[in-house]
Amino acid sequence: MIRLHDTMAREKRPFVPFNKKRITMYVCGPTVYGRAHIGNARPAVIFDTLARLIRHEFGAKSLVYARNVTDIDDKIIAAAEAEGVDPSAITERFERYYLEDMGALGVLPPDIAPHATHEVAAMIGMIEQLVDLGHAYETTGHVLFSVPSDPDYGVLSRRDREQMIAGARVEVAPYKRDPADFVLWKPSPEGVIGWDSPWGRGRPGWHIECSAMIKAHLGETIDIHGGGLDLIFPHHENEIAQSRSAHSGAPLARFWVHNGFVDMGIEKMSKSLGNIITPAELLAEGHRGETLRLALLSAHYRQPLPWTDALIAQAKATLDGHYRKAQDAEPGAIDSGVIDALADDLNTPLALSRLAAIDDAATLRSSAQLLGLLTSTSEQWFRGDANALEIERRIAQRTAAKKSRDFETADLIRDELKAEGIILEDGPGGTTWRRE
RNA sequence: GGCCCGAUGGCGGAGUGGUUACGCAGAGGACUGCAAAUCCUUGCACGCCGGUUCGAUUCCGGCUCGGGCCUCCA
Repeated sequence: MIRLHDTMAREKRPFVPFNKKRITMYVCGPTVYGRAHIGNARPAVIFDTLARLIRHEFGAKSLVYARNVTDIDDKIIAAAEAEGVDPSAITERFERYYLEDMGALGVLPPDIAPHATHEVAAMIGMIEQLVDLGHAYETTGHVLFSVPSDPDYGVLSRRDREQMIAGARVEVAPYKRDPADFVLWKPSPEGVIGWDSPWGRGRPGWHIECSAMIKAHLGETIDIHGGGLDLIFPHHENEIAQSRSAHSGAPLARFWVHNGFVDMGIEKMSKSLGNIITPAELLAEGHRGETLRLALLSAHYRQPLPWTDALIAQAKATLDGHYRKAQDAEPGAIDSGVIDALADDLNTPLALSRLAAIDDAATLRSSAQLLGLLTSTSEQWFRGDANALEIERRIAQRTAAKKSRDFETADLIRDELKAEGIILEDGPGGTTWRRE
């Protein structure tokens, strides 16, 4: 029995899918205009882990996991203009990077990766529906969602309209009938990417993308909708309003699952704050993706995670220990303690502590793999692509020196290798080596 | 201002009404030519003030501090 925290209810509830044979999960994916940072990687890793757990509990084919690619957006348009290229050049490049980076973190590809630019027809269809039903209106080339038309607006973020108006920090566009109304469709001037629509040439707003793609690929009501905490308002609130209004009140999701932020110092890591660090940079520094994955799983997903060098070092040391213990064992049974911890609202820190207590190598390996860890061989982890022949030649030299009790030479060779990132360990059976 | 969240040992981080996980780092020991790895041992905590209780880190109230959202944002 999996229990999940539902943001709508603000409590943990037993996760009972509507259809165990077709569990549906949608997670807001990247807007592909820049390289993903560690904060962006957190939901990818979290929901990848949740997907692994669900497949373990309900069967490998039980889950349909969709993670969208937002490839139409004003930031993309701006980036394309800045480089003087077509928006698709930007989006294709950064989607490729995104998949590379997430792959390095052991994130399996989702079952479906809908692209907004391929789904514009569905978005237009949904907007037309909303207009017909009186939930949306056209004005000056824009189509806006009418927030007052949805009496339940604000249920997810728990804010009422008075508060939203009082707290509004943005100047309200003059064409809005209500300050809270938001854009479903906006006009594209000449030279800007656009699609023909009943309201002229234009492009979709952000929120409608997800609503339309969820409907098209997963249905009107899905089991799990995930994303970062910052998406609760306005993005998910608006998705709810659109979908529910278009679907006769059917709820958009049974469970709303939101992850906390990765912090730099005490504030969140974000591109606009300029305090980001990317998996690509960390990988280039020699850290391995699995180390970063473990670091990202070391706090509960709803808690903030302070990102520090010490955290990475700790994750690396922990993985070294696990790989030593797991050796070449093939996966065996999965430890029930690990499963139980994950089943309790994806308590990864507790699961990791259970992992540390496992003595059996095969159980350790299979249990870790449920978390997307210990997926390499120990040989690969400790030695990677190092030049084994050359290293072993020098170890032989050192062994000879040791034999003649020339420890000065022996230590020199060991220090030289250390400088190259190779650690020597003398054991009863001779000298073994590994990279740092 | 509104809504929401958090405060646990050097660090990370679970959890619990009563014997306070676990990991990393540290210290001591064994082992080693010296190391490394490993094994053994070990120190260190529950923001503040009240309340409830036989007993609170855990429940309730207040306070302080920090963070998030209210604008693009994982």
